[in-house]
Amino acid sequence: MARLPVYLRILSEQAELEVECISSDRLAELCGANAAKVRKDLSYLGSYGTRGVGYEVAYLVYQIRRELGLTHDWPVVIVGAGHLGQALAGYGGFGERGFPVAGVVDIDPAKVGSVLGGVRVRHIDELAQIVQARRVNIGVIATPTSAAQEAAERLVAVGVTSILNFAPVVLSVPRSIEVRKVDLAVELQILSYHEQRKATTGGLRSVGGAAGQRSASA
Amino acid sequence: MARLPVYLRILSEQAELEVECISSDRLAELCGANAAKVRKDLSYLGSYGTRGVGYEVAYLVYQIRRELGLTHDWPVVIVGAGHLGQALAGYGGFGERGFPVAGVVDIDPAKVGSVLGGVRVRHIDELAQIVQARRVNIGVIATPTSAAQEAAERLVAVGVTSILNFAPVVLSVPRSIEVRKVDLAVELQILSYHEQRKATTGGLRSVGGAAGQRSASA
DNA sequence: AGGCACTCGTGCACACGTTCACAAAGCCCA
DNA sequence: TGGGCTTTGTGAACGTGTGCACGAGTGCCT
Ligand SMILES: NC(=O)c1ccc[n+]([C@@H]2O[C@H](COP(=O)([O-])OP(=O)(O)OC[C@H]3O[C@@H](n4cnc5c(N)ncnc54)[C@H](O)[C@@H]3O)[C@@H](O)[C@H]2O)c1
Ligand SMILES: NC(=O)c1ccc[n+]([C@@H]2O[C@H](COP(=O)([O-])OP(=O)(O)OC[C@H]3O[C@@H](n4cnc5c(N)ncnc54)[C@H](O)[C@@H]3O)[C@@H](O)[C@H]2O)c1
Repeated sequence: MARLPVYLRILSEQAELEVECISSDRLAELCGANAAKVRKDLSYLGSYGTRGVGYEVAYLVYQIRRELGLTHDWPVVIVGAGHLGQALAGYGGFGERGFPVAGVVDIDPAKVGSVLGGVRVRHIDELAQIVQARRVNIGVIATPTSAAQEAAERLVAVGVTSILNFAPVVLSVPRSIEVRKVDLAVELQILSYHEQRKATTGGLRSVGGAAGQRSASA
Repeated sequence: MARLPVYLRILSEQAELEVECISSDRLAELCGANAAKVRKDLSYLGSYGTRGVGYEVAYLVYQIRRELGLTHDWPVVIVGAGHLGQALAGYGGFGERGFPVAGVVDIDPAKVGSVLGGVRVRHIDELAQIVQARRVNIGVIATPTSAAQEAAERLVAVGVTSILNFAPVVLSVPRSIEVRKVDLAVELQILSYHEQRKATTGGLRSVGGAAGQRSASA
């Protein structure tokens, strides 16, 4: 399930707040969802909470991490050291969450050699070496749109089996490769769609509580 | 529908390639989907293709743009001029697609005054002014996680009604505000989930064609 | 003009995800 | 020990989204 990471984050926060036990109700409130949904999701893990009490936070965190394969680090390699690649490389949040940046590569000699967030940018020809040395399974594409397909092919060729793609194109890769796309323009267009509907329909503004934060992915 | 933006992008590309007419089959192939689904989505626009021929690309582009509210520009304001905010501001793709950056604001005096992608960073106290002057409806949050809720409240206070949030927190805002979240760590965790499943199940590698690129959002 | 090949539009069945509602199960306290 | 309160786990209804299959309309070729 795609909601597991969200639960994990919230539970980790709660753990840091020294909360030892949490009910499905509270958890649902924290992630803006239905309590029954939360319980069903968690029961899918074969996990167990205690009736009348709730779930033990630490144990749940452990179970979800195990299910998500977060028992060990997954180094990632970033292809494209432009604006976005630099932001990603310089972002500490990934390493903290178990996704250290094993390397950043670029095709532009001018970019090669500069240091980003503690990682030196290397030439794309060294991709195979990086992937093999660090046993990288996950690649991130942050190249211009026109180079994304080529980048994907290079990643697949050196053995990467999962790709996170920021370029707004549908990549053509073998079925066995898992691809996820993050397309910011699409997100903005969905927002503009809602803005437009608000504008055309006589705008009635309800002031409700907090709930329901659509995230991207299917 | 959240697929409309994808169709729009592909149709725009086709238009540039001087393709005048396209069948639902071809369109489905280009975006890795089912032909029937494409037809159903398009019929939702009340749109019309011609039987035996296909859809007129230019007309379809116009219709989708109208449905998405892309008949005019939607200026956006970016809150937080850090790594991510800089990458976003410096990215020309948004302006091209109808989302010009009306302004970038930050709370850090050291950041204020610097120029990002042709836009000068201004102090967050000028937020109201920017939003009102340019009639901004869409705000982008690129602040640290701890400041995201505050940023959201400021945006709502000055009249922004749609928010694109990059911070990994569930924002608490009035119901009338449309929030979309982009959480890269979640994307990576979903990839690691699949990697882990590949590793535990005896890895059988089918080599299929291209189809199905899950994107984020619900 | 007629036939044929093609493609849209859509009714229908199915599968999935969501939500409700309730019984079983545990805790606490008298 | 037993009753009441709380919360889980899950069966069943519901709604939505997906995919198939086929009728209907269109263009082209003979
Ligand atoms: N910057 C953003 O905020 C942003 C937002 C949304 C989407 N995107 C998308 O992300 C991608 C990257 O954006 P950006 O702003 O970082 O672009 P950029 O032009 O700043 O950087 C692209 C980098 O990729 C490198 N590159 C080009 N071809 C390459 C190849 N074949 N192999 C390896 N590296 C190669 C270039 O040398 C450059 O350093 C684009 O597809 C863009 O559409 C970016
Ligand atoms: N950089 C990335 O690649 C990346 C990736 C995934 C998620 N994110 C998320 O995006 C957000 C920003 O990341 P970043 O790397 O750009 O962080 P950053 O620290 O580089 O930048 C944050 C900026 O926000 C400003 N800021 C702080 N408080 C503010 C406030 N109250 N109002 C306005 N501005 C304020 C800071 O001065 C700073 O300039 C974070 O929540 C992070 O988790 C970033």
